[in-house]
Amino acid sequence: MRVTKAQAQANRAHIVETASVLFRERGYDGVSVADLMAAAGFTHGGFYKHFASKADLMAEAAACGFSQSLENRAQVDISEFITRYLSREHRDGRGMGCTMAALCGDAARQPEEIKATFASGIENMLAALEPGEGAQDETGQQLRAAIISRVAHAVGALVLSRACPDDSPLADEILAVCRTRILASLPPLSVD
Amino acid sequence: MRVTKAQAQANRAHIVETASVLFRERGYDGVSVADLMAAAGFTHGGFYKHFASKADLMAEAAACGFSQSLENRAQVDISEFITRYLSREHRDGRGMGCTMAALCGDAARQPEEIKATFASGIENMLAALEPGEGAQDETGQQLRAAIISRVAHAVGALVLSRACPDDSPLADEILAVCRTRILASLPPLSVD
DNA sequence: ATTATCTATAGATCTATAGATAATGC
DNA sequence: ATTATCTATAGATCTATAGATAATGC
Repeated sequence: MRVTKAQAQANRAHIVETASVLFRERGYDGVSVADLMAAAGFTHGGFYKHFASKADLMAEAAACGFSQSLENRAQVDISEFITRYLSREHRDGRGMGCTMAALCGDAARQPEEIKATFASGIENMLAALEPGEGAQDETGQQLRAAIISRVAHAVGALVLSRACPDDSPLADEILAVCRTRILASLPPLSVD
Repeated sequence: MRVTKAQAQANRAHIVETASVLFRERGYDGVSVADLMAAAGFTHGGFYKHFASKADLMAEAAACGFSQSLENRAQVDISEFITRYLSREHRDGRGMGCTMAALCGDAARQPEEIKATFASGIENMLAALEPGEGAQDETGQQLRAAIISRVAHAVGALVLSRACPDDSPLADEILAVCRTRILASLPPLSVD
């Protein structure tokens, strides 16, 4: 049953990506190694030829999630990003959504190494929300503060909305209210 | 080993309060029934004379946490509340802190019944942040929106700060920035 | 010869239950 | 007689490992 080196590496990457989705959906403790390997199409014994432990995988799976959301950076308008981030679709699709919002609660109880990965993930989000060309910047000193604030605001709205029952009016209200307020806080585009 | 009816009820309440703290510290899956009962001073078999299941306890423990933080309501100035909420002490003392921030990530993966408890908890937080007497209210329509926004902002800042490594500059920066910005967003007190 | 994967299982842990114990409360 | 708690354990599950298998890659 041996495969090529390249195939083994692809298999490993596939396990990390599968874990990235499953962890976001069910949390770290909600996914067993056997569950994960079955979802990735393998038997569970093989896991330990790829990773030293399940905790090891957690860090890789989180980093994988952050790097994927980073792909969108700068390509997407900030207003559009906020509108999508605080949409019902994003709230109801945890597996494909923001790793930070899905797992930051779990991260708080993990070892320092994993928290370091999440701190990098936060910096990635800040970079993604940096205004692009053509925006009237806030004063330099205040710019980073404004971005941090928006990220906290958006993540808070999403995690609170997800803690409400499905189809609860409060869940939708939180998303709508915070979406409106964050969009209103964005600096206007300069008119050329 | 039997105790009086009153004592049994007190024991039950003590188990719920102990669970409320331990769940906030370690998460729902991080506390076993045996762990919990030992922490409360009992053997684990007795648990099931008090609760139908561990999931049942989760709802009670969350409700207990929400009702305790509700006690502070209206007694405390909103600025003071925000300042404490976004303090290092609160961030580093999960067991005694906000149940919403500590467990909303776990709640998102729990059954509807528990999510309903968390929705009530959110409404409690909104009520706690309602401006008291003597404040220049925002227009009625906008008031609830402003409060929801502040709660999301504060919860988001706390959960992000907790996901960072201990003593990380970013963790402190998030708290400080959001504290300043939320305080600045509060309506000024009217001068008599 | 090496190694990615599989089969099988050890050892630990977790939820829940069954039955015993001993003190309450009718 | 009832019942809160304890002791002991059943049954399930989970992480991790050991050894077998079979195909790669020197």
